[in-house]
Amino acid sequence: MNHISKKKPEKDRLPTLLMEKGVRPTRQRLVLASYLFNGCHKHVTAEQVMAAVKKRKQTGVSLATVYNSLHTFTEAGLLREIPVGQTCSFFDTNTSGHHHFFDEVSGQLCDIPADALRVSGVLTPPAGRKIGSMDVTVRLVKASSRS
Amino acid sequence: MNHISKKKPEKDRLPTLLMEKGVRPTRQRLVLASYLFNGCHKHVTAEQVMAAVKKRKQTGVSLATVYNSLHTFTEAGLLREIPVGQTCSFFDTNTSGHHHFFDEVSGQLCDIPADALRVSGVLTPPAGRKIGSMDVTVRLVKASSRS
DNA sequence: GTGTTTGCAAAGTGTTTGCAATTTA
DNA sequence: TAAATTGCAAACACTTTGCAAACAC
Repeated sequence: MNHISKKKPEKDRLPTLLMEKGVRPTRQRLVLASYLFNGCHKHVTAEQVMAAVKKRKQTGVSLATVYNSLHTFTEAGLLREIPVGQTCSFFDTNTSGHHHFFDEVSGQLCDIPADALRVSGVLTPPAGRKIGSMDVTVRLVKASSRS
Repeated sequence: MNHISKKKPEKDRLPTLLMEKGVRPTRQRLVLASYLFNGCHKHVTAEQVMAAVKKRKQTGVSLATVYNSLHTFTEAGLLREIPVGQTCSFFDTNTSGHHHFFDEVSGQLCDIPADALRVSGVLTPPAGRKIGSMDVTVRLVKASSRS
């Protein structure tokens, strides 16, 4: 059989993805990457990642490593951290510019379609600073409650 | 002397302010209100409020009461809570719609002039939900560091 | 008086860290 | 083999809570 394929076999996709970003593809990081970067964008917290890993019976990844890896991936540009208040950190596998609804009832984050919201203006950061990121988070509450 | 004045004496301003919002003007809440609602808008954390109260030698307000009161004031519409990540909660004495720079270097929050940033679009919240609030937070980093 | 608020200290939550053992290049 | 990474448990920072005493109306 022709096992020298010109295309990367699927099994090499994730190690390659990490290496391209300068992230050493350790076993634990590959377990996390296989959940995070499976083609379906998601918003996750560290706890959710931990739970997902456990559900797939892929053991041997500690919570500390989940936190470390989420930050490593974020620094490498593979994830985007979404600030949602002091409850917990969300990480978004879609790193391109878009904004979010944060549903305070369910604790879930979901995308606002890019064309539904436009932010415009000319921002001048204070001296010695530059804009690191801009996030628009629209908080959702129960429809019955008063504003 | 005509001590029945038609205008509220200054000393009654804060008790009245709280009572109008249905917040019982206890001694501790008045101490906090005298710092928060002195006419100069500010962004504060619970620790900062605690420190300010101590500096004015107005003792007898515990940290737990600061937290309780900040939330009470927020529910009453006297403050606005600004979500800035999981570091700590900021409260803004300016409750009208405006947005913020969050300086990650100094940990300070500062206003973005209302006319410097325009958010437009037609947002349709998911079923059973309505928009509670919208926040734009622009994170500032050191000018030298890469994006 | 009666229900609300306070203060303390203890518990809680989400996250980070120190360091020896392990793994990767 | 040298440097990076992991896992555990302890440490952490910020916040909330339980409950008796104090207070506001």
